[in-house]
Amino acid sequence: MSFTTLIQSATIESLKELYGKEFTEKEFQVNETKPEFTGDYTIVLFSLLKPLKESPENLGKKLGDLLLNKHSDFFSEYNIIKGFLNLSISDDILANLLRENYNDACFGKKPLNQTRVMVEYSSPNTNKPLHLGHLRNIFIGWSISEILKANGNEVYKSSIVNDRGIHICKSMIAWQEFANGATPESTHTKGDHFVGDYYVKFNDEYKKEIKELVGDGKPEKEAEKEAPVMKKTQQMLLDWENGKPEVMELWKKMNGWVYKGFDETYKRLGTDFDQTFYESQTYILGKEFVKKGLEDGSFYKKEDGSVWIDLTAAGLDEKLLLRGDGTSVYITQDIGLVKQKFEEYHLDESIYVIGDEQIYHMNVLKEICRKLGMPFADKIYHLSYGMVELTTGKMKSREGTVVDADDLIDEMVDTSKKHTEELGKVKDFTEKELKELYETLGLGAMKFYLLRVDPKKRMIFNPEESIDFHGFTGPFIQYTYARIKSILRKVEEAMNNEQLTINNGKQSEMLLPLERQLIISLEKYSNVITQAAEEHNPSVVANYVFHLAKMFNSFYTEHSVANAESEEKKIIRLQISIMTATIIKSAMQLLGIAVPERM
RNA sequence: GGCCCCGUAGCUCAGUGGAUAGAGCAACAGCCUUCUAAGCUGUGGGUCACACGUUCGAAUCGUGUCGGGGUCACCA
Repeated sequence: MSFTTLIQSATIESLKELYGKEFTEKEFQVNETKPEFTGDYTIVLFSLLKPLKESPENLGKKLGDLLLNKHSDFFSEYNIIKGFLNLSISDDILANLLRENYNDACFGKKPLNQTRVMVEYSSPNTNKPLHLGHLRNIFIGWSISEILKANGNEVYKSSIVNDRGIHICKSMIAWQEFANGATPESTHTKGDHFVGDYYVKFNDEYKKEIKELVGDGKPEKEAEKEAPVMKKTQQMLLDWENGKPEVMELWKKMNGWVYKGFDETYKRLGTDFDQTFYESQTYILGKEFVKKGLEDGSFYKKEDGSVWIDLTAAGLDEKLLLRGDGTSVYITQDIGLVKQKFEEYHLDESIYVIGDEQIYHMNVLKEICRKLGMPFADKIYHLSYGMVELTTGKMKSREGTVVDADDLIDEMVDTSKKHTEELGKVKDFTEKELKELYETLGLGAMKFYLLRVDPKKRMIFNPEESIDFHGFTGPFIQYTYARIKSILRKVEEAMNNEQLTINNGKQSEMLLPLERQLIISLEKYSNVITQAAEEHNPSVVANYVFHLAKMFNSFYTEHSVANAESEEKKIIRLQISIMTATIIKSAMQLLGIAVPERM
């Protein structure tokens, strides 16, 4: 049980004893005490005054006395300022907590419960490589999966690949027309970039043709429709739907190139999936669903044959589910997949990591499920995240202002190399160790930069800020970890064969303020995981681990571990150091970030 | 226009009912013969967009206004 929970229940119990009234945790607040006051935790008394008909002074005194009396082992003292009852936790309790948990790699994590959750993320199109926006998506998806696991859930990571549609055909047509049989191998290009280049080529050609047609006096709208390259593309989409062998073959070949490229990037990012869905398969599921909905009257058909659902009663609009020609639209496949997911995996929650421009779309999906009487409609959670914008404005693929994922990773890794070489601390590293370190630092910086902001908020990607390795950054935390490991190595070395009995007896010296603060922060880790899981918000973990690292660095400069004032202090500080390192590693792992032993 | 999200220091962000609103970056001033200075300490910097309301107490809750964004496609 966490300190906060303990204090809450002790308070409830004491209030009952004093006044004969039952309160719940929600009726009063237990906060951390602000640094300018004495104490560790604060009970805010104001909300209790009216129901108890007491003055703050009396209530504080009575409650403080009783708490101290009944839990003399736990609390050491209290003070009352205005309506705030500040409580101090005894050194013994803190020292105990340390002794029992300092070496527990699972500290703060919950045991597995029966909750099954699927997290769908990344979900790329197969016509162009991944970009900065995908990175935010992937990092959030991975991190929330790890956080939910740490909170005791059984998690399945999935991705839906958007592998069919007009955009894919565009790349295919351009390749047919302009590639002369070139392949990623023959041009030494990463597969997803290779295919993406033909997507760009298509648009260039398309624009050129439109310009020509307009020059010949055609209205722009007509020109857009009649451009030969577009007509060919539309024909290809039809051929694809009809399963024309040459088209299918080309489609498989080009998607194969893209997947190979994606896999490389995923591997470098350290991300993976338990299940990959393909839209080319799921859209059929959706079509069957629409058929059923038509039969039971949930949907209706217009004269042109298109199928609709009326969601105006729920405050939404009429929504198209199937085109007049019977082909499916975006939402069609989602309806099919949602059912499959819940039935195959027996999910308690299905999380979709998708950009916030699709909030409306996801509301429609939920409402459709509700209307069809699907029991899982309310178990759909849209983890929406804001767009990543550049300092110069939005990313637009048409204007070439997209930040490519692979380029960005290279740049971050290069930067970490440059920084490290400038500092000159790693002269004894092998080639292999150096390479690994640069990846760890570069990716760490990038992941932390994108995860430290609340997903819901849109964020601005500032290239200079993102490669900063000081302050509120991944490398700052990695550095703190490496520093602790360095202390531990030194201490071990110095002791040689001497055995330091780290689990020795009682704490007799007073804990210093920084020591207390650190232990209390360490204790909070479990609550942090709970909060991050409940809010589906990795930035909670990022903020916590930064504050922890910051605090440790202050402690580090103030107090020596290896040359502590006494053997007892040395042991306490070693325990604090080990536990801080353990929790930094654990928390960073929840963010998908590795920590180096040395840097 | 309807609906949704956002507005906190020069910049990027925490804080979502409690005490004198906090970090990082940037600026300035200090700290390496002592466990890694990718660090630490300090200074300056705020009408929490605005107004009214609820409350013992509001950056936080409600209503309205202004500003920014998203969405309302037989696009995905």
